Amino acid sequence: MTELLKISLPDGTVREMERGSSPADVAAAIGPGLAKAALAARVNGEVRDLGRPFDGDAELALITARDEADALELARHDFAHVLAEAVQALYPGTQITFGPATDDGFYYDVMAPASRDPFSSEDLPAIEEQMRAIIKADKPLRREAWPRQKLIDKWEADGEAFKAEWAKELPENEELTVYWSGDDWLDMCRGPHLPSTGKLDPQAFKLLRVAGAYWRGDQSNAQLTRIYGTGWLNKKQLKQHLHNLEEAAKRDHRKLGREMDLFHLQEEAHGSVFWHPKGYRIWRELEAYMRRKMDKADYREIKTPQLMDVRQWEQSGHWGKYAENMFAVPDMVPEVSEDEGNAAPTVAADADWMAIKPMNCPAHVIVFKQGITSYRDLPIRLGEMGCCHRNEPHGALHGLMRVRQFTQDDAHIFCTEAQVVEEVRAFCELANSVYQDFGFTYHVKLALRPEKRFGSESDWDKAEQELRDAVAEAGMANEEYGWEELPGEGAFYAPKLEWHLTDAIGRTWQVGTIQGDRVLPDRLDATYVGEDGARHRPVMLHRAIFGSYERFIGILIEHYAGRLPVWLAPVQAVVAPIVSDIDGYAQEVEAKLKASGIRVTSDLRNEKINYKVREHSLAKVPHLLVVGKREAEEGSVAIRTLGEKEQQVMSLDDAVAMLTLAATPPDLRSNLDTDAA
RNA sequence: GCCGCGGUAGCUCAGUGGUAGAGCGCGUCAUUGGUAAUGACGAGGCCGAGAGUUCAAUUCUCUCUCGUGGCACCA
Repeated sequence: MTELLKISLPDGTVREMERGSSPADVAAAIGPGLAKAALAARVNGEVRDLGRPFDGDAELALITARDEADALELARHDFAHVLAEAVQALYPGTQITFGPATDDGFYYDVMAPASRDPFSSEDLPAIEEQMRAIIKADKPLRREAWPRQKLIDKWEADGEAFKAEWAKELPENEELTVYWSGDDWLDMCRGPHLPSTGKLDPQAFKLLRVAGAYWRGDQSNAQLTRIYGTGWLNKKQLKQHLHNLEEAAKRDHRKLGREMDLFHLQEEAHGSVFWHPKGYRIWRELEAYMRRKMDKADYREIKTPQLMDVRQWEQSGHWGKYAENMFAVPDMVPEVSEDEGNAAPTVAADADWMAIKPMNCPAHVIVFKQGITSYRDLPIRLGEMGCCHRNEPHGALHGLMRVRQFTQDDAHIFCTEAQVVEEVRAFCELANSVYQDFGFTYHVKLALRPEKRFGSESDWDKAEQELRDAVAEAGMANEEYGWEELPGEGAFYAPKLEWHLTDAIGRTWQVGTIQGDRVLPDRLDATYVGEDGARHRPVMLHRAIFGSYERFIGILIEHYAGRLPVWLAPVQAVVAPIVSDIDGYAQEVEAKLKASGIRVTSDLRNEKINYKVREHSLAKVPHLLVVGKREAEEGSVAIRTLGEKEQQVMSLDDAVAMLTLAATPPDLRSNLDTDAA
């Protein structure tokens, strides 16, 4: 007589099942509805195939479409397999590699057969159709354990060089799992999978694009074709996602930057921004805001040279590591060719080289080193709106988000070891207050020592622990703040805390950082005199909150979809007279608002009010002040606020007061409130 | 830097082996109209750069360049 297995269910009941039975049998025993709805199973916490027999007594939770996160992950993984199967069915000789689920779908990396060109987006409709056929065929997905060698032999026999390479590197003597799709196709995979392809909704996925991707993510390897798709549980979810993509495209900062006349980019200075008056107004407001914040937090602002001798960068270690991404300039008068038409200058062989700064740190150390610093002077916080240049790989450039010239809201805090935790904690609060002012939520992450690094292990131990402690003291080392440690992600000289903002449509952006550096003070020989009269090394904290003005403005444009808060809006109000008889009054209104510091213009053009309303609404001007005969007689204005349906008619004085309040930057607002109280 | 796709009027884009088109925008004129496009007329292009094929290239080929979707990189 065989012993029965005890299977505990989430509701507390225990079912006895025969040995060899699987979650699918439990589902069937409970009822046909559940048997049909079940997609996979959580067995002792691990997601497994529905049909995989229990190993012994177990806690079981059946996964259905209502367990959305698990179900999506499974479906996307299966979509990836179906994609690979479809591609091989259509184009025999295609090599498959691997294809995981992503945040919104899946991809699979494949190598097209030598007989044809790499896949292009034109191939996608045919592949989609083939995928639907596979889903419709409802092929069972069956798990099987194979000896490693058998699998290697199979891949080699099939000409699957990538799969064979991969299998060879998996641990020897270990059984590998494969998944059959029906009886005619299989892929090596850890699983788990849905019971059959028919569990996928053929209307819930869409192939989006193809792209190049390196085998195993390494630039020196073969380049594969990555086919991207988005995959969901049902058609409604897919539609919603495609809609969200469209909405995201509408708020693209490059598009809005042009439409709102904020900035432009052009070939002659690729990767550097031409700021137009309206865009630079945003910059100036942000800069003024950040200066107030930093002044208040006892930072002292400095300005350091754009060009420094290359030897300085050799000493800091940057030249050795990043020379190819730095701009170097010969320190000489260029020899101009006799030929007037040919302006190419020649560089003398013995020219000294200067480099344009890619970062501000070494210059800040140089400022710190002037004179003799006592421990009594620490901490010293040196801030700079530092304009830096980095020669980024061309493929990396992207609008304002990744540029070759950028300005950081940079600062370096020089302090004693004993002061580090408190300084970092205070920074956490400062960063928090800034991000809140822009309506961002954020996650804090700690990037730990990378493989290639300078400095001793004990220093790294200390530096990492200090950052941990500081975040804990700030009360942010918890789930609410998405606290997480990222092994290997730190900079070569220091671990870093990273602030990842979540914007209005849920995307995340890494902006802020603080890094506890003991390497650079050492390399550049920074010291202070301690209580004991001896020289000591300060710890140097590198920190930024916006990151760079360019990128932060790009993020703000997308976050607000161009509808910037009044204090940042380049034009805060437009006065629009209805008939030209009222132009005089309109100008009076404009003058009064201007006198109160409001950024306002009058639109006196010979156009209908409808036209003006439309135009300024599209230009995302927060307040439109319409004035006609009525308003001119009453000394009032009709205010139309962007995004609101109803207009408000109020006296000119009230309008000035209202707009002045609306235009007050968030950090100055609390003062107003206190004054009023 | 690598793979794919692009570059035509200020913007969005159509088109062609015989040197070009639309809409919006811009200018002029008429119109003075109460909350998302008043009408008419007009100006505006070395069709990204260079080379090749051709009687002829914006169109076909190659190289370069910039942009773009990814990859890799991001001090």
